[in-house]
Order: sequence, then structure tokens, then C-alpha cells
Amino acid sequence: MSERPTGPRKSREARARKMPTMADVARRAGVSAMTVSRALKDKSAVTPETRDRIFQAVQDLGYVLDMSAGALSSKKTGFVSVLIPSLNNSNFSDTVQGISEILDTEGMQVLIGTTNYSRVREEQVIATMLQRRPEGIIVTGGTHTARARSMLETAGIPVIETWDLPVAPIGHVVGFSNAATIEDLMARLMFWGYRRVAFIEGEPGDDTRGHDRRTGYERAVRALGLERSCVISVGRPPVTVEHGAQAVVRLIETWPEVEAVICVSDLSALGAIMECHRRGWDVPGRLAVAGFGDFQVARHCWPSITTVSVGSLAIGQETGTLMLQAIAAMRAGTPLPPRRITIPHTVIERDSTARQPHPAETAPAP
Amino acid sequence: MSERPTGPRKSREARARKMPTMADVARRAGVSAMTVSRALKDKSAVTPETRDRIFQAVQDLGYVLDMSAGALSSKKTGFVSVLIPSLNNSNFSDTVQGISEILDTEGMQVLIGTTNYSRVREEQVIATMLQRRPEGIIVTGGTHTARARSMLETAGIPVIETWDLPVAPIGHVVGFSNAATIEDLMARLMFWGYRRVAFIEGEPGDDTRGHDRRTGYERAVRALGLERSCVISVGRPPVTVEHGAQAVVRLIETWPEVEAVICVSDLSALGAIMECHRRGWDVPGRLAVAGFGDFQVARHCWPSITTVSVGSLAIGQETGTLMLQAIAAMRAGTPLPPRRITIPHTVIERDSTARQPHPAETAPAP
DNA sequence: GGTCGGAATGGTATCGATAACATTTGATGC
DNA sequence: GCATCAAATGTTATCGATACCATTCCGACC
Repeated sequence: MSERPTGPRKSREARARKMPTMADVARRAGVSAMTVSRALKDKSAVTPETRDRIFQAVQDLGYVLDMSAGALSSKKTGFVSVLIPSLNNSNFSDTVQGISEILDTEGMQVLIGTTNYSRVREEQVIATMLQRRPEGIIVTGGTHTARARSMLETAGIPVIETWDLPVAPIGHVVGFSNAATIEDLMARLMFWGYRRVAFIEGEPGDDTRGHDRRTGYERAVRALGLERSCVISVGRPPVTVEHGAQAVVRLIETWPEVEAVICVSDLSALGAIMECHRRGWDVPGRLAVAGFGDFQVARHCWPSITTVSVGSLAIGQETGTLMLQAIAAMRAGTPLPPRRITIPHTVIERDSTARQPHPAETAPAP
Repeated sequence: MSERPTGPRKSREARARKMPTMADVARRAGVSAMTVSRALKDKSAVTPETRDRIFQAVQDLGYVLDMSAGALSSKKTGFVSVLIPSLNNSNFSDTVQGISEILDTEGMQVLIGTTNYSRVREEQVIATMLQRRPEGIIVTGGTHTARARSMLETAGIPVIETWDLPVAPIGHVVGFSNAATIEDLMARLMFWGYRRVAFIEGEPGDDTRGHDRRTGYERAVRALGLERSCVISVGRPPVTVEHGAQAVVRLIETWPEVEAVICVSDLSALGAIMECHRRGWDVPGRLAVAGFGDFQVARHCWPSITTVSVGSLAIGQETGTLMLQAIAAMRAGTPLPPRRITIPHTVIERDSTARQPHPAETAPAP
């Protein structure tokens, strides 16, 4: 009579068959399930002997804690959602890496969602993510659909916007001003003597960070009293190496007197430079080229690319740290007041804008 | 008397306050929770009118489905865990992208874990992942710690190993032979006339895929009856551009007569090439260089890099498709027999091994 | 008109862990 | 020696949704 002949969950039991539960462990260790739970979480509050007994039982049964059950009960899922435009951009994957590192230290886990540079897609991803009841959510950029924004505002969890400094943030912010980085870069180009500077971007659309950089360029042109501005838009984001190559050709046709060009990302800068190589246009002699993002190749390609480093990893680490604080505060019932952290950026001067000959041209051939 | 003055969950209720539940929606729509659940999942089995009423109530209340509760009840978490060495390697992030795309179509979500090229770390990540009760798990490579392997075997969910063709797989396999790719590349180098070929890798360790490629190199040297082999090991994985630069210098010192070198990844190939530039060694004239992985920069840098393309995205898509089948089969109670899918690879010939002068050297300067 | 059958919906038990409170145990103080 | 208190452990209710089975409803068919 210990077997229930026909339970309401027959097929369910049949399918899963084994998979020991916490109660099984408890029984085997001769304690209550609650004690097992305590032993598995914080070792304190449990006698070393019972702890050992419990761990032995866990071993014997091959028990694995079920966090989805725990999450339901404790209302702590241990998830933090992170939305980025694309995984294939090393800037963003660096940021995720930084976030992940920090959250790991508290046993929290990252749920990654990619929006493919689309705000509509972002909205969908947010909706999906919220169903997982993350304890915090991190989004890239400060521009979202109205519904996306409203979902984030009413989710009741800490929100961090990164890679931007929105005027009206939803919650916390960890970022920098995309416009300001390019203004700084422009100032440096002036300083190095360039006066006719163009800008290469992707086609306008949802890539607001790219658009902000363009804004920075235009502001700088005005502020510095330059003769003219010239923006070449090629390709839908994500902007690729190819796009840069196409754009630079169009640029030279459009404005033959151009001396330097800023590309919206290092990848398009690389494409531009390579196309110049192919066409025999010297870089930086004929055209100086600068990028954005300080990708690994920017440092190592030839000529190396002048760029703006924004500390993608640091953004992630700061974001992760802030998120941990915000979650702790939220759990304690005292939400953290919105914080705004600005990450410093640096203009890195390299060969692609140098006013002297290439290093390789002066190096002696062996 | 409808309010319970002191419940056992006082603080809990106080903290969360609102957050409507399915029961709230049901009440407002004048139906049972079960009907709400049905309406929110598959629209069939619910009258259009009630469906509308329910959706209206969802809107009004701002209700968001709680999948963690659903997961507990239905034993379907909708998660698939994916373990990769690093997010910053575009090969792996492409694979994740491919997996993600496919799983999205069935509403399943990816849980990403990075192992940092360490088997010990992999074991830890697997343990953590299994606590989330994923419905499937995808790992990179076919070499794991004993405990990791045993955890995967007893998890009771489909397992797919990728980026390799293990001799004794745990479950399914979607990959290619790393050794074979390099053997093919070696054959092509022979065909193009190179006889003195070296290999640049990272220091031996947990990067078994790198090690397999080296094995392929050594097998090819023997099979082709070459004069000698030469392996330069620099840097702990992940192998970087820097490592390639250091390695090529050591290579030239070690074996001045070397004609060509295969690098364990395109990144180190790039580093090697750039270092050659700096030192005035012509590529491919003085030294031909080939890489592995067909990274975006390999196609676009100068000279472009001869490499092996392994279809990272395709691996992901095939893996995702297989995983969906395996999960469907598992849910139906009929586990899929282990399957082994081989992804084709291609040797891509580019300028860095060309036997003729650089395109740029022959192009007319404008 | 009554029965049958399928579609729509409701009721109840349950998934597996944990919060809160209750209880036991052991040690300490006077 | 007994009271007191803290530490260790047990008990119960619950998190929010879903599986399963029961029930209702309505039209069709003989």
C-alpha cells in the first residue's frame, strides 16, 4: 500500500523516473530537508558532522540542487539579464565578460540577449527576459521604444543603461558620451594639423551610439570653425570591414581634398585602410584614418589605427559592481538611488594618423 | 476578515508588494488560472472572446508570466546551456549566435558559460549549469575532466560536443577534426611549393583543439616526408596577436631556413605577419604565413591571410537544430540515438602564402 | 427528443525548494 | 542543580504556474 497505484501525475513520474530530490538526501542523511538546504547554501548553522553526512548523501545519490525550485520559493533567481546589440562585437563581449566576472563572485548568473541593433527586437528581448524574473537588467544605450522603457520602469528591479549617458535615464547609468569621444578625437586631429576631416558611418537607423558619434563630429566641425563637413553613410549596422572599404572610395570621389577620416568603428577604419592599400593610396600620407573602440586589431594591424579606447571591460566591471550593490539594496528593501558613473575614454594615437613616414618605411630591410 | 492580519510570510509580502499573478489575471478576466495559462501559451483551446478578455486583463494589470514557476511545474525550463572557452573569440561567439538563432524559433533560451580554456573551470561551470536544469547542454571540445564527463552522462539530458570529433563521445557530436584541417592545409602548402614549414602554437595545456592541430601538423610532416618539423610554443591560451609576434621572432632564430609557418589561429598569424612587417621581412616572400579560423580580419588585413574556414556559424546552426530534435525526442520519452555530424572545412588561399608579388606592389600609384 | 462527442473550461494536486516560526539540544551562569 | 539562552534542527505553509482529470456546454445526429 505504499505505492500509489494511480496518481494524477503518472506520466510525469514515469518520464522523469529518478532524479533525487532534496527530500531524498534528507532521508538518507537522517535530517530534514531544511537542514539539507542550509548545508548546501551557507555552511554555517549546520554542525560539521551533519554537514558531512549530508554531503555524503549528496554524493551517494548524485544529487544536484534545483535552483529553479529555489528561485520560486525565495524569489531570488540569481539571474541578471544583459542585452547587447551583438555578441560578435568584441567591445560588447568584453563588457559582458566584465559583468560576468563580477557577478560570478556572488554566484549570480548572466542571461545574455542580443538585439541585433534593433530597438524593436530589443523590446521583444526585454519582454522575454522579464519572464525569467531577473534580479536586475542591463541594457546597451539609452534609447528604447516606449513600451520597452515602460517595461523596464515597472519591472521593479534595478536597471542599468550602459555605453551611453542618456539625458533621462531609466535607472542607473554606466557609460560615456559617444559624442564627446569624437569631439576629443577631432580636437586631436586638429592639433596634429588636419583640417579637412570627414566621417564614415553606417546608414542611420537604430544604432544610436553610431549616430551620437556623428553628432559629436558635426559639433566639432562647427566648434572648430572648419571649412566643411562630410559624412559618408554606407551599410546597415553592424558596420563591417567591407562597409569601410566601400565608404572610403565614395569619400575620395565626394571630397578629393579630404585629409583625414574618422570611422564609426575600428572595423570600418580597417576596411578603409585596406582599401587604400589596394588602391595605392598611402595611409596616412594621402588620407589619415581614425577609428573607434580600440579593437585588438587596431593595435596590431599595419599601419596601426588611431582610435578611441572606451574601456569596454571596465564598463562591464563597473556595471557588474553597481548591479551587485543595487541588488543587495533591493533585497534589503532599500532601493539604491539612481547612480551615474562615467567611464573615462582615451584617444590613442597610432600610425594611421601620424604625420611622419611609416615605421616600416624607415626600418632597414635585412 | 478578508485580510489576514499576521501571516507567516509577512516580510515577503511586504517586499514584493504588487506584481500581479496569474490568479489575479484570471479573477479580472472572470476565468480560471488554468485558462489564462492556456491562453498565454497556445492560443488554440481557448475561445477568441475569452482570449481577448484575458489579454485585456494582462494589459490592465501589467502582468508578466513567471517562467520560473512554470518551469518548476512543467519540468521544462526552456534553457539550453552552452559552454565555450571564451566569448571574445569570434569563432565561438559565431557558434553561440548560430545556436541561439535556432533555439529562438522554439522559444528556448541559451545559458552561456565560459570556461576560459580550463578544464577545471569547465567542470565548475557544468556543475553550476546543471542546477538550472537545462533541457540540453552543449560543450566545446571532446576532452573533459572525469567528473565533468560523469556529470554530463548522468544529467539525463541531451549532450552535444562541438568543435571536435571525439573518439568516445558523451552523446551527440557536431564538429570536425582539428588535426585533419591542418593536414589539409599542409598538403596545400606542399602543393604551392613550400617544404620547410613550421607551426606556432600556444603553450600546451587545456587547449585540446590547439593541440590537435599541432598533432595534425606533425602527422603531415611525417606523411609528406618533410625534412624536419619545428614547433614554437608561446603564451598561454587564449593565444593572442602578441604571442604570434613573439613566436615568429623565435622561429626565425630557431630555424632560419624556414619558408612557411602555420599559426594555431588567425590572431597569432596576424601577429606574426605584423611583426614581419616591423622587421622588414616580406610576407610571403621571406616567410609565408597561414592561420586557422577564418576570422574577419584574416580576409581584410594586408596581406590577407591564408586560413582554414570551419564554418563557426554553421556549427552553431547544426548544433541548435540537433538539440531541438534531441529535446523534442526526450520530451516524447524516446531519446535520440547519438548522432555525429561532421562540418566541412575549407582551406582558403590568400595573399599571405601567395607565390607571386603582393597586389599592392603591382598596383599603380595614383 | 435524447444521446453522444468534442471543445472549452474549472478544480485540485503538485513541482522542489525555502522563509518563518517552532522546537529541541547543549552549554553556560549563578 | 536549575534556569536561561543560543545554536542546531524540525514543521508547515507557500512561491506561481501547469498536468491531469472532471465538468460543463453546445451542436449534431439518429
